[in-house]
Amino acid sequence: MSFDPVPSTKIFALVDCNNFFASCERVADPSLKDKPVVVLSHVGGIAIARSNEAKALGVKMAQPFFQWQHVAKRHGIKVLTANFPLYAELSHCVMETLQQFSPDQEVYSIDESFLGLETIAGIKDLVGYGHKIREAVLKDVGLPVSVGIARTKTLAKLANRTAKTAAALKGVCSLMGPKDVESALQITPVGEIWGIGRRTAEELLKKGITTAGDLKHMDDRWIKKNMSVVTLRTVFELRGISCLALDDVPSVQASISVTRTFGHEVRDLAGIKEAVSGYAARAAEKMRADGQVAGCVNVFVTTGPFKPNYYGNSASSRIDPRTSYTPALTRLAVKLLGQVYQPGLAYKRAGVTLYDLALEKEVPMELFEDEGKRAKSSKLMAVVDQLNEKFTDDVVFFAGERQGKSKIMVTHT
DNA sequence: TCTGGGGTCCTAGGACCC
DNA sequence: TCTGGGGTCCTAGGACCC
Repeated sequence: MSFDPVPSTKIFALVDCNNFFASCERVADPSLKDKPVVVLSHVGGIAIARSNEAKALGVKMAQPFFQWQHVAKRHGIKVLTANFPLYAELSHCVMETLQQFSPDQEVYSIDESFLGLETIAGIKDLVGYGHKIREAVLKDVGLPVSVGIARTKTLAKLANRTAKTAAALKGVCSLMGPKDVESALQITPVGEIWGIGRRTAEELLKKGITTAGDLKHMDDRWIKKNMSVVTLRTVFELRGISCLALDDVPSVQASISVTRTFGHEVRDLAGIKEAVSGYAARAAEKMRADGQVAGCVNVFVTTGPFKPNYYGNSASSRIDPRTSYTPALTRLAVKLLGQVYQPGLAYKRAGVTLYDLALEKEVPMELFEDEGKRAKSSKLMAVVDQLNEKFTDDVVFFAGERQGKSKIMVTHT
């Protein structure tokens, strides 16, 4: 690892929307206010967001609907299925508001953003600044957020968690002073630290390390030898030494995936082919929206992971030159499917990942590539994407992508 | 009967080259 | 021919994140 082993002079604020998807639903439908709300991944799927009222009723994150539907019925929980376009739109609004509070912003996920505050002159009261951020987002977008402020990203995460759990703080927590940091670390279970997952937490607990405070005081060499450099980096962050910089110029995404769990088991190759070519088409569409082209395609299939005789396999292939042309990508995806499909199994899940991405405008023309052909492909794809956006019902798809249900079919040779 | 859907980063091992 | 150390690239798989 290479970084300055000196105390950080940076100031990170982590702004995180509370119960984001559930709160978005309340913005869309104000009658949901003060009622228990749960958002499901899909009809009959698992809980992916819960309002505080729903949490209090015992609905757990990622819990399948069938396990708590009796609770929902008895207490009148409003159960909705995810509306991702709505969440993306509101996320964009939140990020725009946050921009006004710092020129240094890293959009970390759909509902979270880090802000760099050390370059802003004249903030005397960081907690007061945090409250201004909260009020602005609530006023502009109607979403409640929590703000955590500290010297490293990992500590800002911890501060944010504290802001959410300690009601007296009213949604803003600053962990700038060493004493505040130390007492927060001592009451934080090791598995709650950002970057320490289930596996690492289990290992640490076996060794008697139960709190963030315990972990902070472990010997560096011991951590590197027994855990990993990733854990060591987290420990430095807990000590106030910043190892994770603000990433305010996001690079090109490394990969784009479309994967789905089937509503029911699928056994025949034709059924999976249809699904896989559809996923490849959606992935290609997402990629074109970012102006990117892919150099590699991966296809995977699995049977139900909760059933005996689990089977999962994947195959990848290069595609040269890189492209975002749907027919080429679906054709390759279907070919790869042939390599991993085994007859007679009950498949539950499949997916397509496009990676080795690059910006289309930066990809050099191949020596013998037909420039006219490339321009023609791009133009066709642009028309397809426009039509799909306009009608949103995926009216345009390619032969093979969906069999027998075509409205408008584009074939190619 | 009923269990998201995306992403990133790190490591280990093999192939290949000098 | 034998011997060997390193570097790089690629891939698969694990762990973690939201």
